[in-house]
Amino acid sequence: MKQEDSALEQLRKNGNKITPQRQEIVQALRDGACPLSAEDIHRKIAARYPNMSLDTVYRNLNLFKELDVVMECNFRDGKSRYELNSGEKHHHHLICLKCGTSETVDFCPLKYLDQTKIEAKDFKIKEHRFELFGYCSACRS
Amino acid sequence: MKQEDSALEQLRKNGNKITPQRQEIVQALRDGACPLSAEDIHRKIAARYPNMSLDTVYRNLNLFKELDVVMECNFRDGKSRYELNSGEKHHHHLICLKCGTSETVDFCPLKYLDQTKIEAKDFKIKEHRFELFGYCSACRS
DNA sequence: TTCACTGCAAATGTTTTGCATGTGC
DNA sequence: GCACATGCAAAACATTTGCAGTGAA
Repeated sequence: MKQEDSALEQLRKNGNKITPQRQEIVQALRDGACPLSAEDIHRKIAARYPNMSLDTVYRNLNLFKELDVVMECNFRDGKSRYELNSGEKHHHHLICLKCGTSETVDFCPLKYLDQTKIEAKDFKIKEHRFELFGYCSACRS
Repeated sequence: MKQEDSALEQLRKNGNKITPQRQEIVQALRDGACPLSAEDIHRKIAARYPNMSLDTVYRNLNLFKELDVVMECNFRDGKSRYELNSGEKHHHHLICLKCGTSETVDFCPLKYLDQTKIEAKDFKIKEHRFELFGYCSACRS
């Protein structure tokens, strides 16, 4: 509820319109337990709104990305996945190389990284990515 | 020298052939200071061997990946980059969001991750990825 | 009413594949 | 010689873009 509101609020604040399509995308992301690909989102929505186009999903995910409403995650299958940026608490992912499911991990490497080393290189960190790949219990048995 | 040999040795061990194209790819990766895209590699080689095909680069990078001869790095521009897996010492990357150049970082988050938490999830880690995105000094001035 | 948004179709860019030919061992 | 590799061309992907029509504010 909170997430959804703030996502759409963010749109309004930037002069963007709240369209049914956008609401559906946010809804789909909210319902999805794990990061979803553009195709995933489109499939979910198309079940109810068959004329929703995939282009619109892509266009809006890009917009959402710029507005920091969603976060882009990179799994290993060539397609990007997205998840709602719900507030400040972020996490990382455990991704099964066989079935592709993901779990979240609270651990964030930035906390343990010696930032002075990076500063010495005169580099300004804006984003980071940390992902763990392996096999889940289901796929190992 | 060592890297190159072990890369080709790895091929031989698996019953694959040592072709000039493969040698060129390994050479290009060795010369490149940072991870290279398939296109990068192809461009480098094509200067000397114009009939080297891009397909072959892709096919071999995939083979090398399976044999653990190269490592695939994912920057943010939609194309994969590759670098030689030179022995045990691995590192991670600082990637400039503007000019795309990368530097290496020795820090590895796995060392600081509480592995028991992952084991509790009954998940077997095989690979990991850690990348830092931001702006280098040149692009900030 | 207006300008941002949408759907459609076509383009783009990366990576993969089928097939006939070529080549390392 | 034979299996594996290659080059070529075409296909398969995910993603982006141009354009004319549509709809939220």
